[in-house]
Amino acid sequence: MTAQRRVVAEVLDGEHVHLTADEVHARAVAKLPEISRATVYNTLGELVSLGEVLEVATDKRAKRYDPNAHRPHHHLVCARCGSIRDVHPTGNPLADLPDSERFGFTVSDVEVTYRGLCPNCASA
Amino acid sequence: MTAQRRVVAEVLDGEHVHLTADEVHARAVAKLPEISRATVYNTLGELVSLGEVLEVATDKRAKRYDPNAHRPHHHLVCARCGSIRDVHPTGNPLADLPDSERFGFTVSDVEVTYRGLCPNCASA
DNA sequence: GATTGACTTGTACTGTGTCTAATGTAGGAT
DNA sequence: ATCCTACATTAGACACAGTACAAGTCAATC
Repeated sequence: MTAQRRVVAEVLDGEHVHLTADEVHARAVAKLPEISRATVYNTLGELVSLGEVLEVATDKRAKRYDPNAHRPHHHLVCARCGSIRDVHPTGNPLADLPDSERFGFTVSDVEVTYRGLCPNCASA
Repeated sequence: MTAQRRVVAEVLDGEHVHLTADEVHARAVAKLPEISRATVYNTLGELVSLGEVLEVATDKRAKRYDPNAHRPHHHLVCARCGSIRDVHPTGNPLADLPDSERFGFTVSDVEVTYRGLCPNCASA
């Protein structure tokens, strides 16, 4: 555990969820000016393999990192401004995929992304 | 309707679904050597706004384009080799998102991506 | 004090997608 | 038929996210 990794972990533990790697880097620099982009990427990659953080690809410009890795959840994304909320739908989409639709795959995971307009963008 | 756009449409109507933009460009060049990358991107963008083609972001390296836009469906992706199948799960995930989990959003769409191993990669 | 090894850094590089300025082209107006 | 105008296309430069890698730093150990 080095100063750099601690800073990255602190940034993710903050109130801002769903940051991009560069946003994490920007906030990390505020706390530790000499930290490099490469280290942030490396550390994020390690946190992801450790299962501490989830990669989210709701938007195709940049991966986002979600520290809320321990409670399974899905995402609700505003199509206009890109804001993201964690949601917990009922039901189990895995059960909705019959064997005849699995084509021999070993299905282990499912991601659900709801899209729509957030209250702000809907009223504008 | 120009020659360039016709070629892009032909490529997408071929048997190869889920091509990336650069794959579309490569196949289009085979039919019309002077077609440029920018035109392929422009044309794909127009087809997407017309609703003729879907953008799929299963893999975060490149968008893929799915000409099967008229029958709603979701995707099953191999975590190892990246191959993609269209699937048609039962159930309606939109109904699984209670109002209390919508945070005032106007939810209009849902994407479901199943992940697992295809038969080839599972046996390897 | 020297060695080791993990961590970090800076930088160059790749891949994907977008933008722009210049050129080409089609169709209508004259 | 020629000109005009609007739009499509092109090539290439650019922007952005992410990766690779060689070299530097630092702490722990011998």
